[in-house]
Amino acid sequence: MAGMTPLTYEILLALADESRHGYGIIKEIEERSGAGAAPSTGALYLALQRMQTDALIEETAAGPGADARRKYYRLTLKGRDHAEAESVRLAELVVAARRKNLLAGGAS
Amino acid sequence: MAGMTPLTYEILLALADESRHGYGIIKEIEERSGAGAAPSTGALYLALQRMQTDALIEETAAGPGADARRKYYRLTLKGRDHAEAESVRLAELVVAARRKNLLAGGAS
DNA sequence: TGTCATATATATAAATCGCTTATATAGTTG
DNA sequence: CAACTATATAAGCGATTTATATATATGACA
Repeated sequence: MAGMTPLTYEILLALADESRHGYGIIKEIEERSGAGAAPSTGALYLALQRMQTDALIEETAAGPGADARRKYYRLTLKGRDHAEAESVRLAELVVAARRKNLLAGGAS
Repeated sequence: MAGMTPLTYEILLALADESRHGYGIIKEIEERSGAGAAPSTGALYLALQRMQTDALIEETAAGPGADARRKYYRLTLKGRDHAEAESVRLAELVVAARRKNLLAGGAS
């Protein structure tokens, strides 16, 4: 079926506007989509490792005075490309859903 | 992380406008998203079984003169509810993606 | 008319991959 | 000192991939 996993996309989306550390990514997803939508820590840290191996994200230096435990990540160019492509794919899905009357906002 | 699998959503979407049989669902996804996006038969038929068990879809009588091999499915009310809810969730993701400049169409 | 390749159609098994759940560890804040 | 912040790993499970099996229908071509 191709395509990244939903968790991978959520992480790319969380990192699209600014660098964040793992726990901060969880919090961003919670704020955006509700507490129930947030991934478990187990899933998140495994996904971060996998995505780093796949060169979608990279570690970045922490700002001065930052919590020493934190590891900050940002998108690579490849990661941004993948995020954009997946966003387009999802936008097309939403268009199809609207066309099939699965969304309130009318038929167009 | 909650939520249905991407394949489950594709199937719900394919059945949203009309009843289809398994192979027809694959063809609908191919037309809508390109040949590369279509699921393997293995994934599809297993997903159909699972979704029937979960009462998201149900078998429906084939029309007269239809290929006897075909098994037609349609959405249940529950299936439609799930499809609508997931469509809303995806539409919100797309809004967030646009806000974070992952989609060409401008910042709004 | 026959027959051959391709498309249609459903199904199952083994292996792999990613998420859930559980657990561990430890520093920080109120 | 409890709750929150923060990262990490292991066992188990569920879903997809890949491969395989089976069989009918269709279209081309000789």
